[in-house]
Amino acid sequence: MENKSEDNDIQFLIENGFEKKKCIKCGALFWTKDKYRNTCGEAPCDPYSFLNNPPTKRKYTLEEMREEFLSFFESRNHKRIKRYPIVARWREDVFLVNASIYDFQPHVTSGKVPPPGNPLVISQPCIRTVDLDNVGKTGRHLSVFEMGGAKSFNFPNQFVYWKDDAVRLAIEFLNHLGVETKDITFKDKPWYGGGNAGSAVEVMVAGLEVATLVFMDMIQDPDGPYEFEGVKYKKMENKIVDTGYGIERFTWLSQGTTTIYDAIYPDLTKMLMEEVGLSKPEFLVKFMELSILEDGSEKKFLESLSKEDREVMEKLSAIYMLVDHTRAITFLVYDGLVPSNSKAGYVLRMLIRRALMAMDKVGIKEKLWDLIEIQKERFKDILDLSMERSAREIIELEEERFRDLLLKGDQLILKYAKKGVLTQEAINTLFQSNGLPIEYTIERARQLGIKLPDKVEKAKGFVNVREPAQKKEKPKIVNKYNPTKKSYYEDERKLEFKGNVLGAEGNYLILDETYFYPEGGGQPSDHGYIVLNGNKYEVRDVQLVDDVVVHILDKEIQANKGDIILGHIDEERRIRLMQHHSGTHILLSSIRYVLGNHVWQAGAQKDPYLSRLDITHYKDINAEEIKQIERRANEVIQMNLRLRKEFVERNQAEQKYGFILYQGGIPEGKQLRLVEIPGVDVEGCGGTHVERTGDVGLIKIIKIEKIQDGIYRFHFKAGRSAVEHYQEIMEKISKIENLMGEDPEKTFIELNSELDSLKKSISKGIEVYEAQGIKFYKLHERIADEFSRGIKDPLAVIVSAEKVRVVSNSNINAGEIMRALEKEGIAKGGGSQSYAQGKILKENFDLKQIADVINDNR
RNA sequence: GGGCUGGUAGAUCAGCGGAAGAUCGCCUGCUUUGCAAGCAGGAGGUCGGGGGUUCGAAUCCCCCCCAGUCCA
Repeated sequence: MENKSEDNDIQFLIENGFEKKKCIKCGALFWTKDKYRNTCGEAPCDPYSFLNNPPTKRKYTLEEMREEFLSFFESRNHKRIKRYPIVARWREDVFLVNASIYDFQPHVTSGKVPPPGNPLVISQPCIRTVDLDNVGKTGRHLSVFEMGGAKSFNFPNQFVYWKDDAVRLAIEFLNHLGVETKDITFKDKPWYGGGNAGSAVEVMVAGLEVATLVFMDMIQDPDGPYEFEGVKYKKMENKIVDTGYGIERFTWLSQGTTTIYDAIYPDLTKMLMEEVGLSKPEFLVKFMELSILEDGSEKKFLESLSKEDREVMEKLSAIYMLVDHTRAITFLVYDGLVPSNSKAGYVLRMLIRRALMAMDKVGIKEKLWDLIEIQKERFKDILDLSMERSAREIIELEEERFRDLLLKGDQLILKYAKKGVLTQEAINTLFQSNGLPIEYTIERARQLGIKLPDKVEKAKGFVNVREPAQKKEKPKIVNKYNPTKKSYYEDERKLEFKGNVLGAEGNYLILDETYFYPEGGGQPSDHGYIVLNGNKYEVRDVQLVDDVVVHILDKEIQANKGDIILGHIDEERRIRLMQHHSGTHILLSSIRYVLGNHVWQAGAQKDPYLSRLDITHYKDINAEEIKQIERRANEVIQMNLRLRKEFVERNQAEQKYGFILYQGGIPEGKQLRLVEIPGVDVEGCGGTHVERTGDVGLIKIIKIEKIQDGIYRFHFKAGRSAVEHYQEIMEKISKIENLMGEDPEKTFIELNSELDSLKKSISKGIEVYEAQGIKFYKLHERIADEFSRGIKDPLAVIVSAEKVRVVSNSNINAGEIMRALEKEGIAKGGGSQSYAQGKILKENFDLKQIADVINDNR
């Protein structure tokens, strides 16, 4: 199926004298006002013309450009929104934010949640892991970049703006910076991603793509008429303008420096280059010109350089990578990301290790934290500084871990280097199994005088795709019902109620309102029973299907609309669940209180008897910390604080509390239910909770296990279940006391000495014989092994009911004697010069036979 | 979630079917009144856990746990 994405003609451009042309070099369709232009405006079709010749009226720093962008759109009626974290905790499909629209997917783009502003403007740091390999090398790729996003969300009942205004604003912003309209080209491009699709134009100035204007108006649909990359889409009611302005690229454009890094990090780059005595070589400009051709000609150029110049380029590229990676590390670690060997944490670990290697390569003496601190100071306006303590320890710990790894690496290199040669296979193993960077292996091997093969393989990059969590299958209801009134939010103590039947399907029952809590937010459903016409039905499960609460009964029910039932909720289960749910909030806040603000909920499951809470943390939690956490949690309980539970407008709540609200994922809907323990914790949460913290009664951590690198699981009990736990332990102790007496230690010592004397009495049963000059010992198998160790005779044979052993303290070979015994069919076994053992095969044999065999084989 | 590497004395590791080893550290003694010194002796191990194969398993096979690492 061909996609035309309908007509991408933009009326505004036509009306303003733009012409649609086809690039004579790449064939792309583009818009221009310049009559003489016949190329699309993007490198390599058009080389960078802004280097040393910026088209803007002045130079901007990164901070100035960000502010210029935000305030420009603010003055055009856009609401300025604070940036989101790069760690995309609100999404189930990805780990990290790739683009500014990720902030608003999936619930805002789908229309389920209103946007925090419409139109809005944001500068969102994004990370594209596929680019990481190029950072520092190409002069233009970044580890993290700020995507300036101006968005409008057009819903069927609310039109904001569409293509024309988006293009107009882009031109106005460029004009505002001093770029002339005739120097701007717009390049047509289909667009798809994150379950949506549409059309787009890329905005080009002086060879550089500075922005992309996306017009999203399709949604994934297997039967849809449009297709991109084999995935089908259909038109949707919502039309979204999603523009992305490269803040760093605009900064670069305005400065015209040789590389983008010089534009963003002039001070840090200068500082580090001075430290290692490096200055920018003249041929760097030539290199950049070749690099943008994207045909590999810059690599040939590098090869043509002298060894010294090539080394300068390598060091320079390491410094560029370092200044850029450290910014990314700073953002991620201050977003509370914990390094790990998997998932998003792996990206952070890789960035840290690459930065450390770059530091080693150019000989920078500082600790990594020193550089992170410089970046932190610079970007503190957009960082969460409450993370400081954790951030520092995380960085220092990671540096230490990597140093340990490299130290171990030397040993491994020597081990794998058989005969002074390291094979390609060995290098691969060192990398894949031991994490030794290939570059490092090569360098160290050279220093150690080990030979190497000529070519080197490369590793693959990180994939930013999350395996969706397996969801429990929801019950399927046939008929359509009005949303059930969730009365359990109005009175969490009410356990008996009268309800009106809306319908019944098999063993599913639907009411107009209910006090039964349906499974959700990691809290299992209420159980209980309902009574209809004197018949009792057990409620086995309760599920929320869209907005309808479905009661799942133990048997089929005949009920008509308007029938009145009596509902009864199992109090014991409900109370235990409430204690555990509120207990989870208290425990999480206590863990953050003790371990630091980087701690984030990584999953939770409540249970009436034993709940668990998974959290992120970067090192093992010790016994003292566990004690402190438990103490804090129980102090919160003793404070007996009244929980505040209320529905609030979500954008206001987000502004006030930030993303800490969404520990358990982001719920849908315009209203957000906040559960707040004043001064302690606040979370968006749909679960049932106790009235006061004192109602939780008691929290006891049962155990902590590390379920992944960087993730720890707390098993804990609250309230009644915690009390039962102590009772069970006391019972066990008293059982032990019954068995061992009041002084178990004394009993244990007595038992041990009794065991010793028993062993001695057995060894008295050893019979000693001598036949033909050979000593024989007959004894019990249990002590035969130990006994044979102490034998000093030149030659002795130890016989038990099952085995025969030969001990030699002379030049007679015990192993050979055993083999001879086997030949004679007396015993089967073998051994060494001094000791041999074998299993006796013959039922009846006499010692003389053995003696004969031995004397024959002396 | 998958692949790979590893788990042996307090630490670092060797041993990879025939009675558990080295080096450092520790303890005792001697020597030496400067030393991260020398000498002699000693303590310290369910060889990660559980099954299996075998006369015999740290060693071979299977399962599990833990750590590291690469990739989802």
